[in-house]
Amino acid sequence: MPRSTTADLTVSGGETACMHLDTTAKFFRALSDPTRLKLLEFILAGERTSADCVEHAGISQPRVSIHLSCLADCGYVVARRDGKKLRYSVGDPRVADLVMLARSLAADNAAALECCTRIPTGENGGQR
Amino acid sequence: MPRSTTADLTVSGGETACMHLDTTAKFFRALSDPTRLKLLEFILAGERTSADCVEHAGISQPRVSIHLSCLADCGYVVARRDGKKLRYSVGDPRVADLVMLARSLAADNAAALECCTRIPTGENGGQR
DNA sequence: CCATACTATGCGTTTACACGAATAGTTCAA
DNA sequence: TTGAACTATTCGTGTAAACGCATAGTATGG
Repeated sequence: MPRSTTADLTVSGGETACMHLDTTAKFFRALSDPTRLKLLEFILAGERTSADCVEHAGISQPRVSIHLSCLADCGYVVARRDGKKLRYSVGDPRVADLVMLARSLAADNAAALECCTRIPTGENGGQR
Repeated sequence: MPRSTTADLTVSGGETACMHLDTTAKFFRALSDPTRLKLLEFILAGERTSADCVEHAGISQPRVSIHLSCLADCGYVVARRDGKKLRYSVGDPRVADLVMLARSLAADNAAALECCTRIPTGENGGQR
């Protein structure tokens, strides 16, 4: 089943397509949490230590650790050891592109997005 | 309001930043579900009716209706009435850019992504 | 090699949201 | 206007995951 157009957006490979779907969805999921997005944008602006991130995010260190690990696993950031500390930065320039693209799109649909209570609330996943 | 270049990634506007964060996170959240992503990619390949989407997604019509409404609210797709049917298509070309960018990034980190069981599972949010 | 940052992992709790099933509302043809 | 097709809403259920707190693990410096 060939479904193409729009510049090879279709994987055209049954199995591969499904894998790709889950992977990409997971990739997006990492940015669907305000806390992680906040951290990523923070790091995008310059290399940061974990302590910087904890202070910036305003949540507990263990939680930040998990978020950063997640961002690193997903390839959004890379960790570098500097003495006792870990310093995080964004390696791939496409990450900045992605975030900016999403920002501009989200901004243009801010009104509708706010009203979309249908499924994703966007609020803190759990708690408080 | 043109928000561009990596340099301007810092909003530096307290309140505005927070709003932007939640909005953008919500925007990403819409694509963090495999079903919605599948539908979006399906529609990206060409205009589709709701019935097409129901068949393609393999879930109930009510569920698809909600997903499509969500995608529409978030500005990913637009609905057009054609007789009794609604036809969905992607209006903004940036959507295709976003999806492709995410795909290439996700593909390059597929291995690590698969292993990232830390936070987002990416699996069906609930139920099976 | 030990003490001390710094970082990561459990555990329990709480909330978001994806699902199916049932049902209610719309829109068009006759 | 009535009926048929299409689309949207409501309800209940169950799992994912975000949080704080407590604690375990590591890497570095003395």
